[in-house]
Amino acid sequence: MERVRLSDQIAKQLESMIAEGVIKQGERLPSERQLAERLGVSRPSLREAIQKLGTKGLITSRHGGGTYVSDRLDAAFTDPLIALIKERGDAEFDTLQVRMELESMAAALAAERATESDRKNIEEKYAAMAECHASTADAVSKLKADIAFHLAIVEASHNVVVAHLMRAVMTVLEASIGEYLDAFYGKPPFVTDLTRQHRDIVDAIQARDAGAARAAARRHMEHSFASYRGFQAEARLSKSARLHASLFGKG
Amino acid sequence: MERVRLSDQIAKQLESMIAEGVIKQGERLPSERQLAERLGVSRPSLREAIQKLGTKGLITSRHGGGTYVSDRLDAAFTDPLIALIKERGDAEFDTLQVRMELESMAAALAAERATESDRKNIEEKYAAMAECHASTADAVSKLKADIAFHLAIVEASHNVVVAHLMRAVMTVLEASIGEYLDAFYGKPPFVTDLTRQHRDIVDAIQARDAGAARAAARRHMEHSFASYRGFQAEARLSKSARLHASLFGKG
DNA sequence: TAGAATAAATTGGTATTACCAATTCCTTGT
DNA sequence: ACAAGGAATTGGTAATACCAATTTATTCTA
Repeated sequence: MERVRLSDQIAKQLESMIAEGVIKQGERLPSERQLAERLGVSRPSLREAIQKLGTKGLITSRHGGGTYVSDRLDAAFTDPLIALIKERGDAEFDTLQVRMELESMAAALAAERATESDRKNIEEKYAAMAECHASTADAVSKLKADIAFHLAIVEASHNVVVAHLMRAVMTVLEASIGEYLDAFYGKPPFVTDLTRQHRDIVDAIQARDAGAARAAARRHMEHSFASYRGFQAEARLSKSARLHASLFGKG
Repeated sequence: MERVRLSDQIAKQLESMIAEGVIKQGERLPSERQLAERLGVSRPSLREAIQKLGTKGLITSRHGGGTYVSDRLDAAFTDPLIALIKERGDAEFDTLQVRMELESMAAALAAERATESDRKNIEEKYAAMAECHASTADAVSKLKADIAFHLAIVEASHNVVVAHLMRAVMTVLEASIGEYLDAFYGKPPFVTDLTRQHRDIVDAIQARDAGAARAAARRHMEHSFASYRGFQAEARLSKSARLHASLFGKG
């Protein structure tokens, strides 16, 4: 029998509420006074809990402004994994390889274990992404829609470790991919390929076919992987061309 | 220009003191009242800082006892991934699933990219493990040899992200598997299976056959996974038997 | 009427004080 | 010398008050 610190109980409670989506990302929490009263605890205890969750990156407070649930993606900001990847530039490919693996796994698990609401959520995110990709929206929005779709699958896998890792990976990728964003979403035929691949994944999950889901995810990732390398090579060439031009004049 | 929370300043100050060794590992901090007065802050602010460092695993407090600097300042404690897995008991299977995936991937990559010294290292670790497993060494040593072997493969994959993740996973597994250690390494036929599976992985890597390495690693992990579930079920049964006996007398 | 200046209410940040509960330490009695 | 018991210490929780940044509502001006 061990006495558990009150602030730890509160932190755990809030954390699970956030994890389960009872409190949505970006949402504003009630004020400290209200929340303390509602939970039946003192404000100092509540504050200790809030500060703890703050160090975990789950919530952020602004003096006078309020307390907000962080966007899921930057939640893992203090993660040494993220620090590692950011530190070493050559870890980019390594990250993509790991993502390929995790993504395949998540798709397979989702096919097996997704609930009805999971499937609904996946379809919604897919529809939103397809619409966005077909529109003239900017590349950043398209990337965000893309990420949201993939995270929906990850959530449906009901594996908290995969979820944690994928969020971390996505955080890094979102930053490092920025350079080639337009190359990715700028070419219509490429986007068409993407949409079909995404559709294949969704279909396999809906059919509860784990093997097919894994294969579809793998194909998609390999395709993206190859494209990424291609775009990167292209960028390198055009960069050296620019450098050359700057030295010798254009032409 | 941004105002920094007082508790954050304090936490940072204490953290650097710990890092620089001004406050040694295992040392007891002054009482909250003393420390607050000495730093010229209120106790609530000091407490918030202490609680933050507590969630980071740097210090621990015991009601009435005092506050101590943790003696283990490993990365293990700081890594949110590890914290996540330890916190949620149901994450154990999730961890194993992820490990299965990473391990397969590492084996495949090792088959493709292992250098000569990598291969030599893998063979050495394999030999050491085989010898250890065949001996009458204690289960802990056998586990350590096992882990060393797997980490050798991971290193040979030359993927820093996989390496990082696997080390984290292994750290957690090493702790959580403790309960079933004897069950794992106690039964000779089981150990024989293990050795053959390990040998298969090594052979595939040496043959530079990525597909075979992946398959072999997967078989091995699935076998271990199934065994783990079996042992855990066994343990549950014997535990409930013990509980039953404690209530109704033995027999 | 729209917009900007301003005042009021809200909200997080900090400090003070008090009391409870677990632990430690010292006194005391045998 | 040692064990029992109580006082002092220490972390945990609560209540309250006030400050500072922000938000919201109001009022005044163009």
